[in-house]
Amino acid sequence: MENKDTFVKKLRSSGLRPTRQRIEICKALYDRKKTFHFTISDLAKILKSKSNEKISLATIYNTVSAFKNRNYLKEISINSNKSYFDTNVSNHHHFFNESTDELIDLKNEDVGNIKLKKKIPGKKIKSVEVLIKIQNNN
Amino acid sequence: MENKDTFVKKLRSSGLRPTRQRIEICKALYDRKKTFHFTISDLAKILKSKSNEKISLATIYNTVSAFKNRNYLKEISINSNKSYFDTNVSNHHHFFNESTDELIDLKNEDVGNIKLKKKIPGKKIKSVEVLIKIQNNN
DNA sequence: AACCTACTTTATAATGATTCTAAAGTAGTG
DNA sequence: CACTACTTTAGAATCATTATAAAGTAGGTT
Ligand SMILES: [Mn+2]
Ligand SMILES: [Mn+2]
Ligand SMILES: [Zn+2]
Ligand SMILES: [Zn+2]
Repeated sequence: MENKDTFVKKLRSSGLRPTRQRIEICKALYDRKKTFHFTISDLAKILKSKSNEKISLATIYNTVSAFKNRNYLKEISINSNKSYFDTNVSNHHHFFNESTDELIDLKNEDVGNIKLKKKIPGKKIKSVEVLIKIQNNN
Repeated sequence: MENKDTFVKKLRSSGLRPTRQRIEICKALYDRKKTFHFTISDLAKILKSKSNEKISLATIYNTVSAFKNRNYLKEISINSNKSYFDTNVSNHHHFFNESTDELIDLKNEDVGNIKLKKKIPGKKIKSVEVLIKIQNNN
């Protein structure tokens, strides 16, 4: 159970005022044991049910975007319908269960080290990530 | 230079009538030496400039979707803005140049074999693909 | 060739996610 | 308390994509 103060400090330290709305969103996102993968509409539903305050959709978008810019969230592209976000901002790999639209973190050890054998002159590598699509056995 | 007849056969063999529009789209997509990565708007521009016939945007969407269903095209998710399609339908890995929004195929040999060390009971693996994001050196 | 019918194309409207606008509200400072 | 920059919000706007439904066409049949 993270303390509200933790979130207030985190927000202040990155130049974001700790508003009611942002703190509610922090609780929804970071007061968890496991990392959390979500879409905007997932988050909106959670906030509606778990929180007393009404938070507008615009604020949810604004806040998620601010958190992404500050590297508190990472965006994951799985398909073109909607955007997934991830509270695990480290470089890591994923399963995506196409039967349930669920994203699951893989530990880096679960995927052997990836040895890239190709040079790309004039370019720098920003990330190397593996996406493993899975389906339920029928 | 692929022959129009090739496309007619390809279309017929998958239950698609070889219409003017579909043949034009085949030419734009498959009459190439290298595999081709594109968005719908890329393709629409190409068809407008290279082809005499006017093809409606609805038909472009319909045809790309039909080709994807028949495994003549593969969809690649890079970011949530727009969908990329790929004439290379095999399982393969990509560079994505964030400076130019360009997708580049990697040969499977360029990325070592990926050894997945995790079991997922009740699930089957559909694909394992690596996405390497790169940027131009500033 | 004329005919039939299922498949296609197309213009246009609808949808849905995301972003923008501009007005009202609030946090932090003095 | 007063001030101002930052924030929230409802609602409009945008943009990619999908749906609708009417007109056109391919490919078979008489
Ligand atoms: Mn799609
Ligand atoms: Mn986005
Ligand atoms: Zn993750
Ligand atoms: Zn490719």
